[in-house]
Amino acid sequence: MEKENIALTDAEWSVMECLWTHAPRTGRELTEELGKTCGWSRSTTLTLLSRLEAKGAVGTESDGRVKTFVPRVSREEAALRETEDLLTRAYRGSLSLMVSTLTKKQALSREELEELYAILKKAEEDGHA
Amino acid sequence: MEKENIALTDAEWSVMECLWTHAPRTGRELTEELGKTCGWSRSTTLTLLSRLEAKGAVGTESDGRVKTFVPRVSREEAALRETEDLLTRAYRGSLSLMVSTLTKKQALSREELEELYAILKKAEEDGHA
DNA sequence: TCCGTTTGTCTACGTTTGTAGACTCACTAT
DNA sequence: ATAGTGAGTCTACAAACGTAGACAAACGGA
Repeated sequence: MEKENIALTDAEWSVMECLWTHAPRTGRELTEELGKTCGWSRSTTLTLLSRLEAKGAVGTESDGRVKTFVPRVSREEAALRETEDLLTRAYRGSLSLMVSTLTKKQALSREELEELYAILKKAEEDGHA
Repeated sequence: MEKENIALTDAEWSVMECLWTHAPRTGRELTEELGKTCGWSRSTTLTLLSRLEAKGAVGTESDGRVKTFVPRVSREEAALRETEDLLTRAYRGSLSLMVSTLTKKQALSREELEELYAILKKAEEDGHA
């Protein structure tokens, strides 16, 4: 029953991206947009949508003879899923290790830094409040 | 020439993991260990090693008739590669968005927090020194 | 010298992923 | 009715992946 562990492939991310930015969309609109942005043929987009429906990542409703698609998993859920995956696989679950690896390679902008500090402060409060 | 964009698959990560923890290893040792930890047959491990060699992720040396394998990419490189990928795909490149998504779901331990603060401080210094 | 063992290479096969053509049914304007 | 169009479904197919058996050359004892 649970649609937990829904992993998305690269191509599927593109489709979801599209759905996340603008909620219920018809196949028509989706194929059009993805045709432009990804250069896909109509079939490609529709196939991906089917697969996503099968996985439970998107839901459909049929108004008359036209199907509309809605995301069933939020971007956050999907992102979190993959992130935890990566964290486990590549950093033995250590977030700080991940962050330090990133900062070692590219400097953070002042903005990012500010944001990160804010996030940590918040996490701290929520954590032991 | 460049062996830049070397993406690793799940199974390949397991092999690299093995190689990263202990440098030059013979196929023998690797198949043994991975047989235990992953339940793979000899062939599976060897096949993966070949593929990794083809990709340039591991190098080999033949002492006599026994091959020894060494990693050609560091864990950091591999991890960074995937992390940037994920960051782009799932968080539009925003590290802070990623961290906040994570902290929203699971509280960080005091330790992690300390470490993260330290990392940020360091990044700050390095950044505009 | 003959055999079992070790080590390396090839081939294989089912599944997943990316990508897309073909077919069909319904609807509409002539 | 009739042909063209829009929409949905099916089938296809190559490349990537996970997994592994088969085969051959070399090695070490009996």
